[in-house]
Amino acid sequence: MNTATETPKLRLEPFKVACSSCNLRELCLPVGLKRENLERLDDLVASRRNVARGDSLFRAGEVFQSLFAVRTGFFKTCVSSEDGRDQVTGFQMAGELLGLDGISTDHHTCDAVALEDSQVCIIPFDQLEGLSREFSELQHQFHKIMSREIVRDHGVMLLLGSMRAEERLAAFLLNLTQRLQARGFSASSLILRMTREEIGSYLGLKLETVSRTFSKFQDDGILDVKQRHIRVLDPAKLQGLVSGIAC
Amino acid sequence: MNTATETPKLRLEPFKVACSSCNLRELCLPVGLKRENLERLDDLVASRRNVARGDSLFRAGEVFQSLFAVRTGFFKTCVSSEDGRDQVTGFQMAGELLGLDGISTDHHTCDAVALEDSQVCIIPFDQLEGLSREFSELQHQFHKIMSREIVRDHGVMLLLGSMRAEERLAAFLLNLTQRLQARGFSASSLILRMTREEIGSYLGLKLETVSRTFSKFQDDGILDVKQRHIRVLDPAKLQGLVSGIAC
DNA sequence: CGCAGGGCTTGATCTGGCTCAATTCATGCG
DNA sequence: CGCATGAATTGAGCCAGATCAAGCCCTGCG
Repeated sequence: MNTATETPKLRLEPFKVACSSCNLRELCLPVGLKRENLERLDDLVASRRNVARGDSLFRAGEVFQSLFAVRTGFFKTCVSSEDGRDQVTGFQMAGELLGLDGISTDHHTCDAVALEDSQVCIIPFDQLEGLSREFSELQHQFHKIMSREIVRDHGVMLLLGSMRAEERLAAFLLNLTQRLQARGFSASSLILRMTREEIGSYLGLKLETVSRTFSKFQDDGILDVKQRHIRVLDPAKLQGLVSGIAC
Repeated sequence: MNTATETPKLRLEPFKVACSSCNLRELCLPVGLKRENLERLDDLVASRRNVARGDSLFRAGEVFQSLFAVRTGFFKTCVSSEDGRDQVTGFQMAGELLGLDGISTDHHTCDAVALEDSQVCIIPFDQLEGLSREFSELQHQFHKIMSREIVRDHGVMLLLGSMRAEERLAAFLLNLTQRLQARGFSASSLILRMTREEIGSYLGLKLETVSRTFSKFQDDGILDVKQRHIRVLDPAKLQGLVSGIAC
């Protein structure tokens, strides 16, 4: 082995997985943290966990101890009613936090299931509270993240309470593409990680309605749909549907 | 004036409005605070604001500076979509916090409107963050309150996404009576502070459907309905509807 | 007191999305 | 490779809740 091959190996070592060197740090918990404080966060977020597609990260009823930040992969969260109906409450991608619901009762209140092989960072919650008592930037960022979840939920209520099927699907697709774009992916081409049924559950629709609405968008030249491969051909029309233009 | 009449007056003075002497403290922000820390919170929550029925406490778009705790009265919060549809996202009663949505962007994202003459305590948010860096109990209680709001929102999503009209109204009434009971009111008799239209908006139904469903519950012997005066005659049947028994 | 107006109820009709059902498509596995 | 299986599409018919419409009931105000 010569030095030429060793050099890149050495260069990679400081790039171990840590908040301070994570490419998601501008989307995740560390936003706004100063360099030295970031390193304190590195110590806290020391371990990771792999979750295979279909497995759950946590389930409703389990004791809550840690939050989780999605590093790679894709999750859904769902709540169930007493009689077994369940409702997808969200889809989470890289940089987003899972488990906030568990703080209220020290127990998780929903299931988090990986929709593809995924990896999460484990954030022990009592330590996060401790550190956020030291750094107001961390404290404030955490509060912003919780508040953002509340605002998002209110948006979903608006969708579920007052939009029609086409508007719901349009809003869903726009939201997905915007979040993917913020992560450096194309805003026009995406692969859905969830089934029609999961989309339907999230949007308060049956899977057949979701499928029919995809077909209609294809007929109208708004989308190109090939199973889970979606290409957005006319984002303006999608936006128009959400804004109630051309009702 | 004799001393006999003055005594009760003097006795009342230490009962000025303060968290430490507020009868809502076991439902509100001060839960779990030690005596001496409670007094620090008193200094922070120093001012109050009256809001007349129909007036708004804040509106979407306004700069966020403070949270508000309902002392007396009743509020609704609602979000609006670009095209003017709006959605009631919640009803707040004594001891509940308003304004959590504003943290995420430093601007309120919904309107809070008083449904009866009300009074709120003003909680300057930067000071709350400061004090919760000193007292972990306050910090943790605040986190619980935010998390509880997220859990509540998920419950509303479940309701909007998968329940039928009767189940929605039953769930709504049970939730209201439980919260009223926690505040020392009757669990069986209540006066609605909101219109059928506001209930409908919250539940994703039209006002006519809400009215018809009230009538049906009355016919079924579940409720006694006289305009806004509601008497719950058969709470078990209400609970059964929510749990999907007797579908 | 009478009357105006917002809130509520009830009836008749319509329709968007659900249900039930039949194929087709993609994928993984023996 | 062929087959099993879960996912997606598409069609036909139906129904819960929306819409449109009429009338009633409170409350407050001149």
